Amino acid sequence: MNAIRGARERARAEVTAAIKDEARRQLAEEGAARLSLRAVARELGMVSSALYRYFPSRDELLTALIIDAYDAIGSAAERALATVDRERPVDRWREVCRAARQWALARPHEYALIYGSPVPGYFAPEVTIAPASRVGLALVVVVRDARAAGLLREPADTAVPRAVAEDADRFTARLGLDLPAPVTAALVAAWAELFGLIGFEVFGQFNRLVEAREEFFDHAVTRLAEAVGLTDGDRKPTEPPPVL
Amino acid sequence: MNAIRGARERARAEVTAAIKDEARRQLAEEGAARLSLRAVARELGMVSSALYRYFPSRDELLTALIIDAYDAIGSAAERALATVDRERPVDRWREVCRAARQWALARPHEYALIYGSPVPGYFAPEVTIAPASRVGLALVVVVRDARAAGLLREPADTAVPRAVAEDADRFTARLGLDLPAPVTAALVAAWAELFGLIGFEVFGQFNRLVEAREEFFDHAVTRLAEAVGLTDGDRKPTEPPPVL
DNA sequence: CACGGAAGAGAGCACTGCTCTTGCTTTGCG
DNA sequence: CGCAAAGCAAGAGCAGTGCTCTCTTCCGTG
Repeated sequence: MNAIRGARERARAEVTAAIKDEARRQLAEEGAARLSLRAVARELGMVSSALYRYFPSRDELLTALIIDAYDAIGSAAERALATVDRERPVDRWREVCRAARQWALARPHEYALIYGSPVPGYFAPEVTIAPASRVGLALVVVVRDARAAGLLREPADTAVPRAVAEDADRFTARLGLDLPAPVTAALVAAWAELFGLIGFEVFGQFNRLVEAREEFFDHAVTRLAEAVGLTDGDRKPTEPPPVL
Repeated sequence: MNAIRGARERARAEVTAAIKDEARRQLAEEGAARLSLRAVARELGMVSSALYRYFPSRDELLTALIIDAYDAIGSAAERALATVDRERPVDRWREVCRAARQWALARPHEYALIYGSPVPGYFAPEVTIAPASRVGLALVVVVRDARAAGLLREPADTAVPRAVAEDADRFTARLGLDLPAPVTAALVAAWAELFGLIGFEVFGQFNRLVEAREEFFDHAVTRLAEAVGLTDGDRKPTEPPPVL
């Protein structure tokens, strides 16, 4: 009976996926603002009202695409995490950053959907916050593993304001980690800053300014890694990375 | 005759301004996606077609708002620049960053318009690039003045990749400046990273993560200033800023 | 003062998201 | 095996959108 009922649900899942695929296609061509339910339905050979069996509104469709996008960039970051030995934190950090950047450059509209302005009437329903943090968590893992391997420079000098330290400790506690507050603060900042770099490149703010995009990005995120306190031990400093 | 012809043009300018004001109002309430020409016209007591005497299309209206927004945040940054003595580069840097953040937090939708996803069918007409760089230029000024005052730590150690150095030198040359390439690279990166911090806060990515927003921001941008090489000389390090 | 050009009004086109009602098909239980 | 129920698509229709075109008004200008 599960298989039979499954038949219907599978059909439903297929149509749902087809709708999302087509929507994603139109998204890539026109951008979120120009995405039209009717056009999606038309392309799929159905009538617009039929679409509402699958998505209660256009905004819900967008939300679904948003979650998918967060998951996609998140898993790209996680895959990158796995490709580099945990004993080389700076390289690993850089590779995670690169994965995020590559994903963004390949799908600027999807990137805009999740890290640009919230398109419809402001939502960000709870469902999105888990997928939204996956890239950040990948960065956390890099730092956590680095610390375990003794490759995290402890910033004895720089203190952080108390309120910031409290936030930092609350954050690490929630994750069951134990990181110095200055490191956590730098990590969160670096996370946001990473998306500043990516966003400026994707949205064209670097036009006629930065030509050597990839080199610039690699260099900048390497410095971010250093700011967090990562080090590759006594290996030759950092700069020349394995160009992928 | 100029004054007489001015009569008509002044009327025109007034209506144009009224349209932009009303559009900005609706923008603040509903967001760019929901901004409607007809609604603007309705509110102003005219018919929608009349609006086209002033703006050839909805997108052109948005472009006008974009330019205004760039100018507004730019001049906020420049004003901040003037409030701090040029002999205290770190404070000055922080104040410029704060001004940008304050502006953004007060007008999230306008901020989204310029630093979020490009709403309509991708433009960024040449006209926008000058106003768009004003905040960045304010940061450049901080660094330039710091160097003049001998308050810029020269990063002897960190080298930058050649392509990055070339971009950096081209940039400084165009501005008639003379900065070490690593500084310039760090400066451009910090500029992008600043808007990563602001964007994440405005767009809610820091929700349930960073509570002490202001302290966190101040701390992060102070570290950015250090990364660029700014120092306040032998004054007490940096942290406690004049809370504004 | 007469008039030309700018400004507004209105109708209308093609489109949008969304709702509601009407039938058809599939499904799972008695 | 048959039938009620549930799932689904279709179509018409509503209110709204951006934008165009035509017609009229009217005011600043020479």
